Amino acid sequence: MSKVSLRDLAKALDVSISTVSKALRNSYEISAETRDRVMEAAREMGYHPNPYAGSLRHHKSKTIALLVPELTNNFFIQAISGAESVAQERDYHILVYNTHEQYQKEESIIGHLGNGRVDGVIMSLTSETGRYDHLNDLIQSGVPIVFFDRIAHEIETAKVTTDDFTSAFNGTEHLIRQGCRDIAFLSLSDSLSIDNKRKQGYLEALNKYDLNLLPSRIVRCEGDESQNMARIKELLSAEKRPDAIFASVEKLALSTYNVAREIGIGIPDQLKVICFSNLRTAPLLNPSLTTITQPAFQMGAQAATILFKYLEKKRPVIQNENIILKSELIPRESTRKPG
Amino acid sequence: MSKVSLRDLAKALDVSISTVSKALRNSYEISAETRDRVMEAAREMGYHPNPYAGSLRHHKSKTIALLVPELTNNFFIQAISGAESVAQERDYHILVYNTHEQYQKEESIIGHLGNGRVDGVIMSLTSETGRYDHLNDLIQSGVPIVFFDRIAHEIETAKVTTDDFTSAFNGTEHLIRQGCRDIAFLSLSDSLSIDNKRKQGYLEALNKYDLNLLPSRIVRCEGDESQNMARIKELLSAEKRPDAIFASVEKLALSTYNVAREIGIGIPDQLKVICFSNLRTAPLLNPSLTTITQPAFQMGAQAATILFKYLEKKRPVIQNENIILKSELIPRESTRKPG
DNA sequence: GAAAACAATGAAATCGATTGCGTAAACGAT
DNA sequence: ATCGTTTACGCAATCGATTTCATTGTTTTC
Repeated sequence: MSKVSLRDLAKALDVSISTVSKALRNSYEISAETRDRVMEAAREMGYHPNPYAGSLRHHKSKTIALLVPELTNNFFIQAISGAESVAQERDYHILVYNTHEQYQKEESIIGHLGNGRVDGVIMSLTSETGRYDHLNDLIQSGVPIVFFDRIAHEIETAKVTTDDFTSAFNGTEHLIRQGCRDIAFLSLSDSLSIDNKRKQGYLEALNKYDLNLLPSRIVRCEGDESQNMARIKELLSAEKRPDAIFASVEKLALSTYNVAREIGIGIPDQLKVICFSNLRTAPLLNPSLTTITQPAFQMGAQAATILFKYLEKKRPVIQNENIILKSELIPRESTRKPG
Repeated sequence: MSKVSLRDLAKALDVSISTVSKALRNSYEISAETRDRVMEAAREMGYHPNPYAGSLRHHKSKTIALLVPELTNNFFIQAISGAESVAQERDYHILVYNTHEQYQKEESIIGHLGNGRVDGVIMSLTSETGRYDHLNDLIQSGVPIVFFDRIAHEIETAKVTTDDFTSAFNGTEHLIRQGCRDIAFLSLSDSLSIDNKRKQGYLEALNKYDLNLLPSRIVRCEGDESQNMARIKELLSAEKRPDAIFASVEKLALSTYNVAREIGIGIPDQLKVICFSNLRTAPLLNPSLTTITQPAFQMGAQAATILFKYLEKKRPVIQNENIILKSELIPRESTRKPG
């Protein structure tokens, strides 16, 4: 039962290797009788083709890579899950890589993907990624990339995102309608497309309602959890603290919850909180958390579908294309109006 | 910049392919001068070796597979994360597969992993898996498997688990000390090793405190979310309902929260809840959830470490070995004693 | 100065599967 | 009977990298 090759089958059946190969692929060149004999023997001896021999010859690996900046994150997991389910349908294999929000890791991993290891890549950038040479090189070498969520505008390819500007605008407007006048924005990184769009949406909403912005209200939280909590604590401990927080990502909202609990600030009465999040437990939190929820599973599935569409072609060069899915604002207790 | 092979380098430098290959691998056979010229050209032309050519020759893929029954699950994600980080250190690649709790998928995926695609496998069984022929075949064909969490006792290999019996015993004892006398157990599957151990621990604790058990108190929840919620609802709507629920997995505790909220049962006053869980938001739930938390990241990392240890050998046959890590019981509001 | 040793390189087999082409045997047509 | 065609198969090249074994040319040794 260990490593049966075409050669072994050929020897056992006393035919040539090519006959075996053709028989297994149902070639018209082979007689029905021989074909059946081969098939039968293959089953009996437990033959499975060596995938890499075929890859070498056809320059196809039936494998794609998925690069995400974080693994322990509901959004990315759901996206991976979406991509994986599409891949499984098509008998593709998925290599998963965690770039840990580090540009250097992203670059190194991308370097490993050239020369045939994968047929294509689906990825979300790290928060550090500001240059795209590594990605352009990969594309030049014939490996197409589809971006989702954290995209590189500068690269011509397909990108799957959500309506971040509008969602952030709506989220901010929601806070304003709930009575907030001093809304802080917790940002992840200045170089991320989505972060900037969300920030723009936030600013636009403030502008619409003539709320002027203190510069200190935009807080960059790009460190580890304890550093971010320290920043949030500083923000919330100030003499004049904001009456609401818009967290651009889920983990910052959770840090906010922790800080608020620690220093005794009541949500939603003293502070309202909203964030982009795919947390299943958002409705069960204390208080339940108002979220803008992205269709993460669909984003991953959509990205994979587009990639596979192009992979069927001989030389896959992906057209520039922006697929924009809608996020959903789900109001809950954390932004409830008093009284 | 597209697909540079050894042959291209050789042509460009007017030397043989073997010289280039040896130069790149720093062979003593090649003069320093030639080596440098080759290295330089390789860098300039952007040469990356084709991974599959080497795999074919050496019967090593530097790739392992990770099979989990669910992806959108904090425990498995943390385990994947742990394995991924160990793999990244060693320049291994990880293929991730979701078996969707389906035996048939598990079998089919395992079938794809023979004949060289991966050097080894790390996996947790589906709740349906009751026979192990597919796994034994894979091991026979020379691909070692390391199990974590949901293991197959019948297979001789390394298994990374937690002290499920003791943890469940302690969890149940905790509920009893908090005043509970009628504790229901939500089980996932009868064929899962961990589920049975947890059930045994639960029963042992009941036994120790001379609490007799109604058969209806062990509830199998192996369906989808709505089916499980229906079962839990039935359990909690009965005339004489239990005063505590021990959920063997996280999702069943969340379903319990939802049902309790829906039919107006107060936690912890009317019903106490404890479960095995790796939910980051457990402390932030309403009420905060008492959990038995498994060291998921370490389990994945440990499984990967063991696998790699054996992969370094020529013919890796993994010794039978049980690594048992400790889970942590974290008491929170959901099991608080009244008053 | 001839034999031996060595340094640097190339030719070719190999891993496993695919496939274009060649060919023997069988069959059909005239 | 002869030629053409079809059927069924095998040979050998190929994918890209590695590696064993020559094969040069050069240097050392006595």
